[in-house]
Amino acid sequence: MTTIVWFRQDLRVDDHAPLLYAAERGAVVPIFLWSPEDEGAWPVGAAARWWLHHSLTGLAASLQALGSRLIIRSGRAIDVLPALARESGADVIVCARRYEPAARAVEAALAGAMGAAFVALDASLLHQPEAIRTGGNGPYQVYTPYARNCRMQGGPSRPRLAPAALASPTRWPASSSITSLALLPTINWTGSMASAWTPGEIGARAALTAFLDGAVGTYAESRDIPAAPGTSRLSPHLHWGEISPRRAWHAVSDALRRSGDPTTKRGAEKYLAELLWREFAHHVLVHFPHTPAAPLRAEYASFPWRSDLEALRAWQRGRTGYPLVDAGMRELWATGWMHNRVRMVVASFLVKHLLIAWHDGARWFWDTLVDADLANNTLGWQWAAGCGADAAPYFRIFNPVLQGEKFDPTGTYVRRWVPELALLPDRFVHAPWKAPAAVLERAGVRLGVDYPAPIVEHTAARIRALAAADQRST
DNA sequence: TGAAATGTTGGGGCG
DNA sequence: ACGCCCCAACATTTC
Repeated sequence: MTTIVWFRQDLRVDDHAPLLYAAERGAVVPIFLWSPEDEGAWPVGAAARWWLHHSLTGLAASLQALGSRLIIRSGRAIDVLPALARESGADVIVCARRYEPAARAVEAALAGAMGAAFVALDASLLHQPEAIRTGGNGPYQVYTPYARNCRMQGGPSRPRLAPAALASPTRWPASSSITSLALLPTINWTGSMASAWTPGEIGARAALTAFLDGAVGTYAESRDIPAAPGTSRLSPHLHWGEISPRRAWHAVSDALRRSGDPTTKRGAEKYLAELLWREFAHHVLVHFPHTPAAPLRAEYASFPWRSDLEALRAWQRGRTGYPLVDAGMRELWATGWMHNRVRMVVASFLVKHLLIAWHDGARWFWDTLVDADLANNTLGWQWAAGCGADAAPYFRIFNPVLQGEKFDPTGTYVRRWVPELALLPDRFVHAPWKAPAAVLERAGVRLGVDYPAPIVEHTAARIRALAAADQRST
């Protein structure tokens, strides 16, 4: 019996339920389908396409090592998969479930339209969105009780190894090349991304190992310091399913159990809580599928967002005049990733200081993040804007100067990404406009020439944001 | 996983 | 010795 394994956002062979399912049945035809038409309003963004290209290359190599190969096709699933099943003599198509509205619609359509049986397995989350319910049998909208409920279910089952080998079908269907999908940008702006990342399953395991050997020990504190290598940097690997959340969960909770050091225990515990934020985001997306386009809290539907293309552009390019914000936006542009603490600050700045709609921020992140994930991106932006699940209240407005002084006290992060400010002394590096003329001159900074003056004044912007929130509630 | 404004307390300077 | 004021430090309230 021949089974098609349709790889989607689960680009690994380790702990991969569909692959194990297929290997048990007999011959396996692994396929990746490039189908931007199936993604609705959210086709894979530019930075993520770069990642995908390399991840597919890695997956093809992993499958080859198991005696198999990766078939590449493009087109809508509903058009390609049934034909491919006929072509390869497969009687079952199996995949890992996805949770985005467009992806779920594709699954629903396939379930009714296939000549072959269509099976979607749970392989990308620790807890199925439908399995976690409030006392009233509804979905959660607040993280803490959601996470408590997850923890009460007990830990996820142990991850499973990849099959030792995969049997080939009697005839292999034709395949395109990965290159023919044209995922890489035509202009080579991805050099700095290549030096920051190793996409693919091997890179994912290396990142996990490095985290366990290093940052997890101080994660509870260093995760907030953007200049430090204090985070796991697993987000793109998790998004693309190059590592299963079960694998990460068990590796970290084993480290927690083995360690006698309370700091390490706290760090590991904190990381598990972060994995549950990812679960929570998917839970919310499944139960409130309108949220990528509209606020969860209906009263925000009429929020008086400003349209200001010039300000949006300054934010995107890292030229707001607020060093921490600009450093974050430049890190994003250069590496396809931004430290989470800084994501909160830049998001708050866009929606509160500039009063630009969170959708514009979500869209920019979608195109520039290698870990762009509809569930996480939507939750994060609605959190920042105050209109989502467990959201920051309207009055919680980050002061980018204070955040810089608190979490980047020596300005290391700012100097790394905003080199024109590198020579400023620590006490002015987060607020160059406060520096005396002589200090600016010595540092080689002409405000408005080498580095922009602030595009909004903090106190005035804060008052304006509070007033706008008032207008919403009346 | 906020920041600013306002309130309270207590030590020290000083008449 | 005592009361008054100032203000830093901390706590609470407000947005």
